[in-house]
Amino acid sequence: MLDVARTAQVSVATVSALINGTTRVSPALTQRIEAAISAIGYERNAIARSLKLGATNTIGLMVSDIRNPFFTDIVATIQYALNRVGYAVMVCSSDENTELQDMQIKLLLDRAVDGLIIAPAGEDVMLKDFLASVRRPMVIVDRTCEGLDVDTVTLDNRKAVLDATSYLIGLGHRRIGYIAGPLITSTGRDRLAGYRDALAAAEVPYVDELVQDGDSREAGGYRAAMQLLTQRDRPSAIFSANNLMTIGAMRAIRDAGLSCPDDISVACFDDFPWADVFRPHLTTIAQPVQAIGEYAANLLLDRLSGKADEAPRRLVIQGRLIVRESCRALARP
Amino acid sequence: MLDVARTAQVSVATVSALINGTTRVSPALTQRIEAAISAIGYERNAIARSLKLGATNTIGLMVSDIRNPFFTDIVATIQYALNRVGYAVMVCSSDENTELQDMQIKLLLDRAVDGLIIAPAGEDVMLKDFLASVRRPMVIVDRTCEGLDVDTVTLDNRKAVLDATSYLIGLGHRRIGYIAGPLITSTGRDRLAGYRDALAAAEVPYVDELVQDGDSREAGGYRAAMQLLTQRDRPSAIFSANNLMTIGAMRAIRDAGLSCPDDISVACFDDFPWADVFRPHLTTIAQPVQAIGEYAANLLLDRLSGKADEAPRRLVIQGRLIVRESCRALARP
DNA sequence: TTGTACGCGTTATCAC
DNA sequence: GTGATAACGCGTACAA
Repeated sequence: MLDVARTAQVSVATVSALINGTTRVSPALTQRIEAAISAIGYERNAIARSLKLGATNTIGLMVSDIRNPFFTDIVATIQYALNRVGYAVMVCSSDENTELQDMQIKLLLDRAVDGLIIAPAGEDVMLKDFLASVRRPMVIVDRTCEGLDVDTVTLDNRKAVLDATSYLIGLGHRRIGYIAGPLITSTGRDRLAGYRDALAAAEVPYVDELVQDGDSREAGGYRAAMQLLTQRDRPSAIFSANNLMTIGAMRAIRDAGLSCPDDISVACFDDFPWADVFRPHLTTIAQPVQAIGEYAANLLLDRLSGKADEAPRRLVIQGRLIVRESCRALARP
Repeated sequence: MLDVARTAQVSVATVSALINGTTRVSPALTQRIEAAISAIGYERNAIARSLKLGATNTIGLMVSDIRNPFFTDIVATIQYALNRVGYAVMVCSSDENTELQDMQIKLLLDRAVDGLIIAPAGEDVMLKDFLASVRRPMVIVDRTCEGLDVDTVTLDNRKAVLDATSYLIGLGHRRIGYIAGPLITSTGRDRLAGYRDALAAAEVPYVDELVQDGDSREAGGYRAAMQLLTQRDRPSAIFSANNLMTIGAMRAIRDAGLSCPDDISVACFDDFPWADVFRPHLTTIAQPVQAIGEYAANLLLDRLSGKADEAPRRLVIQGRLIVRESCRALARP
């Protein structure tokens, strides 16, 4: 910029004024400066600018598993919403690994991001303390982080699973297997709570062995389903608490030589972008993913534009049970 | 840092030396400085550091559609590979839109990324000229950009489709529909060329109406397949040139009341992470996605570490035809 | 081993 | 409308 100023025989202040439009610059100088800029091939140094301005116009986004279609969609939506208003997005995926997660957040913070959107992999003590010490605008999405007073966008997981389980019960099912996500996540806990709520409401006894941990990945879902399917008194229905585990569960059902919904009913959490390639079409709880992403982006944008000390806002979105063809009514004995 | 120095009664140089480990600092001062750091809650200003060092340790990654599982995987792999060595990744998705693409790349460049990895949405003239003017390390992945002399990682698309089409021909198919990706992309062109190669090699005439544009998205694949299926002399097989289009095509086949592979054989490009939820299991060309991502990351890392003026390297990876159950041999009339 | 002083490229403030 | 200059916070010669 100094070079430009020299070439155009003006001061750097004038060049800066022109570039940023802060002040009117006379046509004569404007022309000289623009000529100098293209002659030299000058490009504004964004780092110096950020140093001066104290903002990078960049936000950090950390999800627990970017390959999970749900999070892919979240990332895409947020990235798009933020780009539109001039923010760049730095993305990390913790792969459901709490240690990696801490490292990645540090990496993000170390890049001086203006704000953070986080879908926590789980609540190790570290994370909570750590995030609490971060003084930058932040919103937590999908899963909450107990005791952390920041903006959040979450689904009403408990209610959603209550609905789905009640639907299964309404169909006559009593032994309903449940493939659970990690209980270190709020989603894992809330969804399980919804399952128990439904059982309690219908006075169906809760059976420990019907709840199997699926660790939120496909392989875990497979194992959990197998566990369920090989019990002497096999459940007549299974609820799977997220999309990837469902894929594993469906595979297990096939491998066990069973057929859904003829031998066993399946309902699950999370709809798929390509739901109809699945056979049978799955009855699921759909999350309004795009809306969730937009809300998260907007909450952060609000914080970024000054609303620093308002009380945290906690948005809770309702899921929607989509009945398709993977559940069958149980003939009463 | 100045505050830390004052609190610890030392100079900023000493603090800096301790933090970066450039010089040995006496134990006494070390202790005082560390105490001061945690007392004040000091955090190094990454922007000032970048300004001084001239590097952000951040790279920009632009893909044409982050929701496409292929690119999701690319993003995840690259992000992981680069994070491991201390780089953060700024992600953009152009949504197969060349205008958006230009904007996003500008956004990335404006954040002073140290390097760029790009999967181009298409080659508008803009892009080529624009990228040529970028003086930062760069690697192009998946699709090439004609006339741009930079490192690239691509699949041998032509050969892969040649193999798949030849396989179909070997099964006795003569009327083979082809659902094409955009011809403004190198992948679109190369894959189509492979199809023609196979026909030519087997002396099967090329028929214009058997090639339908699917624009690389699901909806386009559906339309293209429908077009093919409603022709008076319906093709006995279809090759679909990417994953999303395949999903659309399978849907079209169902909607047309046809069954695969009984009524029509299907082979396609790109394997799916969850290939076995598809019915029937699809015969596809699998790309070694992770390897592609790793290669791209490594090429960039090489450039970043000084190999600035070596000749561009062009890695070409071989695809692999995975025969499953979506293709059937045609009974000779 | 430690301290001083300068430069990185901008932008904002104030004089002119 | 324009120009001089002081920060922004860090790394690093160079001097002590």
